[in-house]
Amino acid sequence: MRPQLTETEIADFRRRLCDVAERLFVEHGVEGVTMRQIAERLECSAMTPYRYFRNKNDIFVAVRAAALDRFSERLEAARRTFGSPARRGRAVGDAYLQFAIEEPDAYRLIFDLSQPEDANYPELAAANARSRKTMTDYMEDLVAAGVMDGDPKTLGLIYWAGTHGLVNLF
Amino acid sequence: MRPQLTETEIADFRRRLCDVAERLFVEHGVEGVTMRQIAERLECSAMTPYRYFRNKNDIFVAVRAAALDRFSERLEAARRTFGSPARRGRAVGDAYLQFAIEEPDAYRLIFDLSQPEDANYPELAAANARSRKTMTDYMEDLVAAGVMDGDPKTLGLIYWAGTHGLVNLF
DNA sequence: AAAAATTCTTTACAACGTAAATTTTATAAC
DNA sequence: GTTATAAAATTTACGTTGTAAAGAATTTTT
Repeated sequence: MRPQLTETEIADFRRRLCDVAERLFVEHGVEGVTMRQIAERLECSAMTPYRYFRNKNDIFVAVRAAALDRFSERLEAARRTFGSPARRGRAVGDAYLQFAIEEPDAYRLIFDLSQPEDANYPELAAANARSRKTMTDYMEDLVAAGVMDGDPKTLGLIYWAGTHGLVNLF
Repeated sequence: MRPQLTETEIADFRRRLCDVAERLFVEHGVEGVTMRQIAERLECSAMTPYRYFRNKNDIFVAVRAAALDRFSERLEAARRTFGSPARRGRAVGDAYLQFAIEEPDAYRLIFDLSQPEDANYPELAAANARSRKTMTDYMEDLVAAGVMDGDPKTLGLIYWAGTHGLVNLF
């Protein structure tokens, strides 16, 4: 009988699909993209994606989680920078803003308010926790180094909330 | 011949429709609400709303603008409070948070990222400008009163961005 | 070569937003 | 009171959507 798809085959197709879908989502909004469009760009039938994702929303969640991971990677890379805690903290902040400016669409995809369904998607929740962690971790360095004073969690929260608010509102 | 709808008739129906629509949007998300549902609650046919709004998106925009105006009213009311500039500023801040906490759905409706189409809707742009104004105006009081120092616009911006970021992220 | 399981495609369907056609309704003219 | 009228409201109809179900194609094992 025909062999089942291997893990890597599935992973490859999913990745390809997510790439295509993200471009389309960014270009036309999630609503403005149809399964048939995605399928066309993948040169498969409209139903093939359903072999790899349960439905359209699951595709959106996967795209969002992937973008969130990219974001996290940038932050983590900045945190691996050399220099004083203050300098590294600055690097992380810069990375945040840089991402928001360079990939505003991905940023929107990530922080879009109207999708508070993370709870139902462990994948998304994990990606979220990851970015949240880096976003506040570096404050601990600053506090440990005596550059700042106070509860690192609270400080990180306030700082990042401010950054997020700025990016959102303007 | 049958008389044309008066201004007030139109305004009344629109208001009624927006009330119904907001409840539904909040409950099921904009996508999860159909024109037929709205019509059913209004006890009219599915096409009647089209006499009062161009399309579904225009309804959403109207609902959003109305929510934004309610938000503005709360801020403006807080600003009319008695007391020192500092106390009044605090009142405006409290009003902001109170609104976000009491009506999280309306808040989401207002600040939803994925709808940056204000430019095409003067009504929305105006409502936005109104809330933006109150959100920063009170900083001018504080600076004028010598409580704070710096450019009021910038200070207000930073303060509100922080608040918005907090509400969004947590 | 035949069987069988799995993938992929085709077909089909209910639900959506809304355009077009139709019916109802409230006035003005007779 | 009837009729003519035009606006409002409804009914019908259409193209698209997400996706279920049925069918065809494909690649292995026997």
